[in-house]
Amino acid sequence: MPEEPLTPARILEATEDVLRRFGPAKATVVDVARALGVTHGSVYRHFPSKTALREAVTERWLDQETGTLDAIAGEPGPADERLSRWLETLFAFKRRKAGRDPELFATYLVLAGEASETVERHIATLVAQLARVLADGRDAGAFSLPDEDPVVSARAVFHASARFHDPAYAAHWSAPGADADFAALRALILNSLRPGP
Amino acid sequence: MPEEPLTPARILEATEDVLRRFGPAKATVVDVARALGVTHGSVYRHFPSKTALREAVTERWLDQETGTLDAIAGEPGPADERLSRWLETLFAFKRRKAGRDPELFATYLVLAGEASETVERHIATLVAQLARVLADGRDAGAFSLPDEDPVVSARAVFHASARFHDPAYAAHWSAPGADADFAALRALILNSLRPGP
DNA sequence: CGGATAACAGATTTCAATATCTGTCATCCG
DNA sequence: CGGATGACAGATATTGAAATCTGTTATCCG
Repeated sequence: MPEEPLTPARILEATEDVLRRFGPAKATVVDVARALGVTHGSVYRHFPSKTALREAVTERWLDQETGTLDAIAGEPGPADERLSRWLETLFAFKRRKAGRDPELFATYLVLAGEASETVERHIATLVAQLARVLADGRDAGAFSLPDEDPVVSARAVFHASARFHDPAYAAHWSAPGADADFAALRALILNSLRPGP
Repeated sequence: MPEEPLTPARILEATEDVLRRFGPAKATVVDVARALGVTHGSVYRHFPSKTALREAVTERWLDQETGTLDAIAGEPGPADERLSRWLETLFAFKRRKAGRDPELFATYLVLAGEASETVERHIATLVAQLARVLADGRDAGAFSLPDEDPVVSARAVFHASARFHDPAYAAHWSAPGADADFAALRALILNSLRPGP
């Protein structure tokens, strides 16, 4: 049989499988190697450490969101609608991930907790997308920002909406009033940015 | 010697001590009884279970805040100033608790995680205080709320400010930009409530 | 008789021996 | 030689027996 060459991509795939099956506490590099039919030494040829391997998987998972959200941030059209859609989409994404397979979500929650730097980069990406929408809106007269730097307002918006994207709150996302709470918060944010008298 | 009678108050005091010394994982009812010079059976005469004992301690700890905050919510003066002060005070309280004795804070964080009902009651109290300030402000023309029910807006404000009172974010409170982030978020909230054109 | 106790069963935790894992490296193979 | 291997040391995790804890109750004491 023509053996597939061992590549980082294949290793990542196998790592995801192993994590899904065994969970973050029991998934080992030896398991990953076993799933690939090689010894764990071979895995270490492509990833310098178990930590690096897990970080790569985490990054991949986080990057699922950024593409769609970046597209929304870059669309033409009124900035307030874009912001609204962006917030809704982020919430929908997270809620779907958490609801579909809670165990896998919990697994990635643990991974994210271990990879603070990766998470920080991801957050910086999202804040940059927000800042872009806010700056667009300001330039078009749709928003009035209290600060010169749109990143300051973007951070405030990101923090204000944390309850509906931070995985720490995942348990609340399926509660009865969650949609109403989200709508109220989105209204609060959008209302804040609307230009005053 | 005139032995003090065994009261719930004395037991709570001893429980706090034991929790402070041993942490949430190792503090036992037997330890509490030992600290009081009685057997653990006597403790069970005043509290039906270890869980109930811990909940009582948790409630006590959470109630430290509510008094001061309720006073601020009830003060005379402009509602926007009251809201601003309320948010600042809540943040200051939490940050102080977390900064002074991180280990004890971590202990109470675990306790709070175990006592979801107690925490929900506490949150309901805080939201009610917020709703009061918001309703006052609306009646005085200082705020315009998007919803008839001030509790809806109060929840939104509470959720928006979660980053600066939810213990899950305690690690961020001592970071360099924390004060600036708080100021931006407070501005976002207050700006949102200001009546429009 | 109200309140504390000591003894107890079942659940939970501790601890130390044992096994597994991580990361490295000298060696082997095509 | 580039890439996989198996053996290895030190770190981490598992396991099961022993100890401790939780919650109950029959008994004791003032």
